[in-house]
Amino acid sequence: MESVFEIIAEPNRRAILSLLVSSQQSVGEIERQLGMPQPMVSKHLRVLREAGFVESRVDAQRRLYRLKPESLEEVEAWLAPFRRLWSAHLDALERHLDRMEQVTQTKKKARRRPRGANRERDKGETK
Amino acid sequence: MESVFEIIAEPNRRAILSLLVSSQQSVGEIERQLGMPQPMVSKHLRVLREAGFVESRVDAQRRLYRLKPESLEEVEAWLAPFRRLWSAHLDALERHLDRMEQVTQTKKKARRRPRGANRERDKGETK
DNA sequence: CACGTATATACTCCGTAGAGTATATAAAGA
DNA sequence: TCTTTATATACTCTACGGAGTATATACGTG
Repeated sequence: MESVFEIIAEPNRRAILSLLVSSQQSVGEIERQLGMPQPMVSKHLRVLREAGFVESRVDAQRRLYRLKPESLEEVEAWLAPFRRLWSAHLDALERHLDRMEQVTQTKKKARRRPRGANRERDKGETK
Repeated sequence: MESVFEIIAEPNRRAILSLLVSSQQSVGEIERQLGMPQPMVSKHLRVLREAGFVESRVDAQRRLYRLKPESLEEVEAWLAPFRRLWSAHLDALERHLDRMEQVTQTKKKARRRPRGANRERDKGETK
């Protein structure tokens, strides 16, 4: 249960994480929303906690769990090299669609979006 | 071995995928670069192929494997909701650093980077 | 203090994924 | 055609993770 990737490989854990995106939740709330037996929830939460994905706050009898989003940056980082590949793919598609558009309605005031702007690719080495 | 996440949970498979980012590779090349027994490589490649992460081309006795980057878009998509969370986190950090910078060397010609530009956040609903 | 609620932990069972090894297939080359 | 190279597949072994169940702990409340 070392790596970040193994942690998020488990569907229930992903579900829990997704639940916590909106707001912090108690164990019971997670239990109900996911229809999962309580010990399961606690177990997965333990894994998530020890891996640094969540942290818990004590509120009387219950524990409120909240997300630690930084934990997912490792996944993001690993993904980066691939992203530029599929964005190239998408760019090709978009260029195609743009040409289609040009042909169809030849009179166009402005591009829907400035060419190449807003692209992950542009991020580059800022540092 | 259903989900995308289980596929990339395996370290060797991630290694293979990362290898294929630069260019297509034969089984033997992968074997050498990763120092992994050949049957392992073939096995993992099979998993990756059946999951749509790679595809193979026949070249005489060898098979050249190349990446199908679109396969990772599902991960990207799942990650999206979290990204905006940690980008908020990073923005806070950056604002802090910028203030530090202002204080330290009060005479600055230009920001190293236009405030708020180049951020995933800006992508928004283009469609 | 006794009881109900909320959560954590301990323990067993079982499936399955990955390692390892041996073998099959296929193509090239002598 | 026999051999070598390149890759795939079959099979066994084992560990480990997740489900399930039972139990412990902790805190409120009467």
